[in-house]
Amino acid sequence: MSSFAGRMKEYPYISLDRFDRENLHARAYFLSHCHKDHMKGLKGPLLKRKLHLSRTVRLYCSFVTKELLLNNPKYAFWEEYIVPLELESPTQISLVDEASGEKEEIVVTLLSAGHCPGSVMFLFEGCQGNVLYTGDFRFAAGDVSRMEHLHSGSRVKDIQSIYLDSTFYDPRFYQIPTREVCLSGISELVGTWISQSSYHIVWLNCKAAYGYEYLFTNLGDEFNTQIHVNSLAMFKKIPEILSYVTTDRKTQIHACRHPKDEEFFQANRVPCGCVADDGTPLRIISIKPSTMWFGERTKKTNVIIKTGTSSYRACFSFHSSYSEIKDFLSYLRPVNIYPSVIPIGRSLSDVTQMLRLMCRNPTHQAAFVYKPLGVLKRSRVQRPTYDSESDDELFEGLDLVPVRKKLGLNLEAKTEDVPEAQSSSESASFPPMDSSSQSVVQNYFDCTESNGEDDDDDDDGEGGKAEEESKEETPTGSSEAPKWEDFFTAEVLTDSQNSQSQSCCSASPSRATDSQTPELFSDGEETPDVDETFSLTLSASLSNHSSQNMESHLPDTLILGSERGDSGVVQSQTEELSASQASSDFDVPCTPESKAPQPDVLSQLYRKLASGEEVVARKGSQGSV
DNA sequence: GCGATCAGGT
DNA sequence: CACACCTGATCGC
Repeated sequence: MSSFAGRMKEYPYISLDRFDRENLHARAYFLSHCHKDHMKGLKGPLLKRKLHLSRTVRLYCSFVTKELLLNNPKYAFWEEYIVPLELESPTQISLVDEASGEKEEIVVTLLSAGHCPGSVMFLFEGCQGNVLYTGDFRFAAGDVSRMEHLHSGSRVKDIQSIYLDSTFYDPRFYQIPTREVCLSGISELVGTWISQSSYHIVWLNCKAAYGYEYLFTNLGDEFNTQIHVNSLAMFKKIPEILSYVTTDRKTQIHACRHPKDEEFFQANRVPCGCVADDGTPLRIISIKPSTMWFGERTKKTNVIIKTGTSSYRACFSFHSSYSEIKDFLSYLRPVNIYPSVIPIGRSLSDVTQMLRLMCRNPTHQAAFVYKPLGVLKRSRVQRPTYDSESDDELFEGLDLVPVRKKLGLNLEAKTEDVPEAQSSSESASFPPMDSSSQSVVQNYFDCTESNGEDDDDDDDGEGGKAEEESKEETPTGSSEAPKWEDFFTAEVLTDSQNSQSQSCCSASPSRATDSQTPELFSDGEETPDVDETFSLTLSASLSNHSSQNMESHLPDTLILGSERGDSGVVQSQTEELSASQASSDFDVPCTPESKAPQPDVLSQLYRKLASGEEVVARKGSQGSV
């Protein structure tokens, strides 16, 4: 459940998904989706009165969210104050202080969030940089790389902060089967049952929330039927859903509800009855969508679990898993990440510390977590003490996965074991050379190297780079991956490239379209040699895997590098790590005159990696490429 | 009577 | 298997 207080540090004049307390003073409101925990205060009398007195305050959301919201009479008073926005259409909004007339401009872009019908993320671009508020979201690995508005040309935009749906940002929730896998499991069960006779009925025991509709549309398509629901009212202006639901109970798939669902569950009947119109008793199974998760090394597990003679649970998640969130963050590499949800059993500081490692400069804001100050070279293996069972998350931020993807290493053979490998086909869609994960690794060690010297210089190399952006390639695949949520919003797309070039702040006109410049190439920064970077990456990642004890009874699986015969033995990894550190921490000092690696040197290295050649630097063999 | 909040449930 | 929301009790206005 969202515990986001409603406001972002960068743009405090707007409120998102919270409408009470200080948010009553906002100059504009944003609603990411129509779930109650994101609508706190939205029907409050104080807010209602403010609206009546104001000439400029509006609520911005998607068209679908507007429809779902206004379907509830309690929110009907919002009608004249809602401004629905198309997806992927940058829109300039003036934030006006009605008392003083003072004004700030901001550009907002709605990005489909895959959480429920109408759900969006908000990308804000303005004087304080680019900020992404994710709302609640479910992205699969690789999805983020296809989002045009998070790119500028072929590069990822420079994101200052992400306000993140961190519901499952915890290694316990490492994998959640993909939407497609879950759907096919449910399809199979439903098909097996309802094909037996027309009196065989399936009841989808869905909770009272938007988000299950894609189940309805997909099952409806597959079995050429409609789904029985209590009411069509909320979908009356959303034809893509409306055509799949019915209030006629004479159908084999039901998602109807009743306050006493559980009694029906026990009595083995659907809320709308237990006999057909002709008096024949119905044969009913219930399927309860619920979140299932698996550890990092858990073998593929069934997405359907039988819980009784005629009841099942089916895997279903509205939110991204830990690995999906990591994929998302390691691609965008924001400067700051703020969690909007604290997973159960965690504290805010747990999550904040874990998220720091996914930031562009993980140690920068976390001096109290790790401050080497000249201690032993292997000190990075020391863990922060915030939690015992998963203290190895110190290395979570150094996952090799995006690098592997970008390099196109063949991991097909490991698909069963490695969740990320399912998306190895995504490799082509990462922008060329916008190696954000490499940058991060680079940054991480840059920072470590300069420990004790100067910690607050990480913002250079970012601000003034817009001009040198190359526009030769656009991100691939933006059109080839339709998502289910596209169903729910009209497809009126404006020319984003043009819209984006609008300047919204005279003080810093280019800021809004800045892209991340990989630190690997940034000017005036210490740049250790490339070979070292990769060896560090591999080592850290290996260490990460070996120390993940989600399934501690399992032997170390050879998730990484098994093709090359590397074993995941803790000892050897530790040695590699310390060897790398020996180099990175002290032996190779950072010199201002060290020069950036040349592109041809890099591509040589990439070729090596792609062909499986040894590039992991062994002890004492860390020469330059 | 209404709204906010909490506990407890699915 | 931890989402999102419902109901009911209690309190304050």
